[in-house]
Amino acid sequence: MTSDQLVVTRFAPSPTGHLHIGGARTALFCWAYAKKTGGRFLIRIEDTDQARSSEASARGILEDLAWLGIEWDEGPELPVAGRASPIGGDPRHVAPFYQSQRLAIYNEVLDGMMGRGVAYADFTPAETIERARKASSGKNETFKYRPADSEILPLAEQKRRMAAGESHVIRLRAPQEGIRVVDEVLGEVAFAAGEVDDLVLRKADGYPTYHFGVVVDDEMMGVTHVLRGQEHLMNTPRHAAIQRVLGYRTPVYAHMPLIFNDQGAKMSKRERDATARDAVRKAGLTASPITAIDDAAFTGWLADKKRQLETGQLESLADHLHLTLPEVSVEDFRKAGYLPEVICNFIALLGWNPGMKNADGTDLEKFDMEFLARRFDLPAIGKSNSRFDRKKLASFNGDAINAMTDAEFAARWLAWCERFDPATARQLAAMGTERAAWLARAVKPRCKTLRDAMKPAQFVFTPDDAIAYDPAAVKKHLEAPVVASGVVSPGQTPPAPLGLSTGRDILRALKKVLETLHPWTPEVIHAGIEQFSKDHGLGMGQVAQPIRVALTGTGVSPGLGEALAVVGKTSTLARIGRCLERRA
RNA sequence: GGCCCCAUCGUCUAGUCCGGUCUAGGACGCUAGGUUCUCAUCCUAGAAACUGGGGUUCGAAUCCCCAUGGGGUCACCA
Repeated sequence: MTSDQLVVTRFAPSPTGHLHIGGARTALFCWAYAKKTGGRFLIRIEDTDQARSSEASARGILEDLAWLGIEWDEGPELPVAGRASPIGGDPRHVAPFYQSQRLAIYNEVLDGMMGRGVAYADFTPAETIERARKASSGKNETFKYRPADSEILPLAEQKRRMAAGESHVIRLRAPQEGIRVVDEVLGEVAFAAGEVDDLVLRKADGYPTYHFGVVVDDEMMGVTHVLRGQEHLMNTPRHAAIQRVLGYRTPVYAHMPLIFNDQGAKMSKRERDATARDAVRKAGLTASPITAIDDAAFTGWLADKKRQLETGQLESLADHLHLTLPEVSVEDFRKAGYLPEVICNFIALLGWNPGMKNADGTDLEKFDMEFLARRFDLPAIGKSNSRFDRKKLASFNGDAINAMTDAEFAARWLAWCERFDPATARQLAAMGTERAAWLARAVKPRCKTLRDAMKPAQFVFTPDDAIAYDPAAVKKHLEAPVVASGVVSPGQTPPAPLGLSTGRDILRALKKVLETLHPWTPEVIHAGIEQFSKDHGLGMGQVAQPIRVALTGTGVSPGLGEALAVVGKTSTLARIGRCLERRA
């Protein structure tokens, strides 16, 4: 491998589900390395499992990558709204990018291998091998399929039986030599001779196995650097063996540490099912609470840890139980209201660290894609597995939200709602930019994700006559006697200020002041309320809390100026009026 | 079990390659204060780690060996 050669990295997902967060990190690192070296990043779809692959899944994975901002230079084309050209394409003429469309290529290579005796057709029934495998695992031995030379049919016989349509696989005649692989993150890894057995290259259905497809395609597509998860480490000698037999280059390998959940277990959909199952048990449910799942399926799922609900069913169930499922796929995180740039930042940190300090001496850990593209490097990748700390992700996301301008936040919140919460999106859109900005200012420091931006904003969208009053808040802030602010000598009963003996009295007096305020902006409102408190010898809190109860039904809300401004003058006065009338 | 990889606060990590500047720094979380009209944000402070044992060396978180622990992998899945 010469250093002036064009670097080509690839991400090669199998389209059997959603893009996993770990896969996203692999893709991100591949992308970053290509950018860093001025090379190319390509995507190949490994759809050789006919039963599990789907075009919908492939499409979803591409969309998730695009959403994250991980764009590929070569690969399947994905049109992007508002952009002239799609992502992807085939500038170096290495297509097709779907392995299912490359069968002729594999077969040609295979034919050559058989002719040279480094691959052979094997007609042994799968069950026979399976039995042998079971037997040796029973004896705690590692099963290696390695027939003696004499057991391998002559080529002509192989061809004859293949032509006759007999079911068979094609296997590698594995070279029996030790294999040494230089890994850019782990260093030199050696495997003893005999580690690689006669693995299958082409399955009985005529599709290549993963090992074979990867090796052939990486060669043909000019891939120079293979960055993948450490779960592939033991595949490396297999791939190297195939490459050796084929006379291919061996790309540079870099195996990155794995990502686990906070329990140290694999992040998987199974984890989501388990979370839902626990909640169902706690709630004491024995029958399906939602129509999307019939009772038989529900009880079966509940009883069997290994069973999984369909994604849609699981989510409906979680909604019904007001349960937040642990996110595992990019789509989950998107739905939960995490920002793509924050996700990229965070997952990059899981296994990679720029090793730089900020001006104040803290570690530099917040960075953008442009920084990654400039600073990413293989030797800085860690060797040990890490756990995915959702709390820290949430913190990063909250920081990013807080750092946005009000207008930017309003726009991104709206965009999120349009996709995941259309009802709120309509209300937000109807609000107008000025009020939306006030709302953004009110909500920004109170949410970690776009999804939970709704909580502190809920009162805004509640109709004036539907505010539900929290009895405790009413008692505390409207009915309890008011004590004058300021220093009061011990044992002395302070006089009620200007005849305002309860929060309700304060609210009534304040309403008259609010009626006169103009324009109805956060600043004017805030100043008006502050002046009112001063005039009556009250603390801000004594005035603020009664308004809060009138406005939201509770003692908790964003800052008063923003809250009243967003709700609007008419609605604010209506809410205060309704609150005063109630059991006055 | 065989093979392979890994090992610094609860978690993510800096420091390890080129031993001394490390009474081991930061971030998230946690605890305690403070600012503020509630909540949140924000600010300040604190508790919290070099897995163990042997070497090598004047000196080891850093180098070597062993043990222990964790992980991966052993398919006609990828």
